[in-house]
Amino acid sequence: MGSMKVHQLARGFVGARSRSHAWLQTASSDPDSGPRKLASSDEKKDSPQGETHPGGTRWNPTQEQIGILEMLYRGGMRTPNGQQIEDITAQLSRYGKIEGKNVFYWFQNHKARERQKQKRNSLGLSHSPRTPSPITLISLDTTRGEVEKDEDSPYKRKCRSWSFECFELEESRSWREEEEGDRTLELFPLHPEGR
Amino acid sequence: MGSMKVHQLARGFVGARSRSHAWLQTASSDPDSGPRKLASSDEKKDSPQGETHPGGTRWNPTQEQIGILEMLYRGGMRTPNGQQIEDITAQLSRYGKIEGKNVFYWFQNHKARERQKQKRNSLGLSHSPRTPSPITLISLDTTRGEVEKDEDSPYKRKCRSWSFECFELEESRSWREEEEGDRTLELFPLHPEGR
DNA sequence: GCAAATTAATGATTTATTCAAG
DNA sequence: CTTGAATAAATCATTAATTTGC
Repeated sequence: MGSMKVHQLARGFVGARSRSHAWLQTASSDPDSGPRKLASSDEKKDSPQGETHPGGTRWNPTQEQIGILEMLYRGGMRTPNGQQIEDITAQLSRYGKIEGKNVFYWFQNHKARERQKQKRNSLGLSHSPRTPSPITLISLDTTRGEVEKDEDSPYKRKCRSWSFECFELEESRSWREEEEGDRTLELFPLHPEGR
Repeated sequence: MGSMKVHQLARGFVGARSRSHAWLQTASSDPDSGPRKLASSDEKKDSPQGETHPGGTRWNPTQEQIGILEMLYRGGMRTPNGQQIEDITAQLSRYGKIEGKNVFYWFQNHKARERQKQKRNSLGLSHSPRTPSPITLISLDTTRGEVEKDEDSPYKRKCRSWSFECFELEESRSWREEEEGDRTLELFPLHPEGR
């Protein structure tokens, strides 16, 4: 009762003049005069399609990759953490270009869509008569029992972080790896510390 | 919508057997990773109690950090991308320990909760709820105007990636963000996050 | 006045929804 | 249509406020 919400903070911390919003220009919210797509055909790069990856828009998994991922999924992997993602990515990259986020997204999407399909099946079985029902259940593991219910895992909230770990090295990394040239980004002009 | 909520705790993350998944074993599949916090020990004795240095469980923002973040939010920043997060983190780290994910989460949460509050307000708006006239009167100059709708941005789906770049920023930022050249720096320090 | 117990905030994680490329 | 990618919503989990009992 009477939670007075003593939350106001003394925001007198910093001067923060007006010249800040420069970095605020995130999205190029320019007047979209139509559904334009990155029209700049300037070949950002030298078309790194030397391997199996396309121009570079979106990850296109190969069969080997998918196979491994599905295997992992069936094995019970649901939400790999950063390290696992890293490892998986490392392995899958042998079959084609891939990034960690692809692995992460794949698991997310696969899980969600499997569940979706399942729900759809159990709900209205009238539509698709030829429902797949393909995924045979691998009865691997007999000693452990409990493979985490491959089917559905509603909630657990285990705090298994996932990828943000990568950010940690931010503090120790010295961005100026190599020629970085002059990035005219210059965010945060608050402290002229010069990075 | 009917979320079914089944609550099941069976888990254990099947130990990917087979030499094939060997690389998958790294995970801290500690049986029942009790986040119990281990009431005792704490051999570290670090206790940087100096300012705002919690043990290391969860980020506890300082007033300065919150202030800056709120200022940014107020400035219109909604979902900073990887680069921005990096910069913000760099600056905020001057006031206390912080990681990129904290910044990311902060924006996510703040946005969501602001919207939540707003919605809640508009719901019980039948009472002429006396305009809030809240605290804080930061006179952040308003010469700007037009800051991308600070209030609410329903949807844009602009694909502004955010943090995954850290994984392998290879061809991210493709969306006409700007050049900055391609630096394929190699991350992956493989550190076993103590936690 | 202080410390345990409760409650309110809010950081962190997962799921649901949606958009867009192929 | 399928599915990778991205965001929003829901929710868990832990810390700070606040209240209560001594």
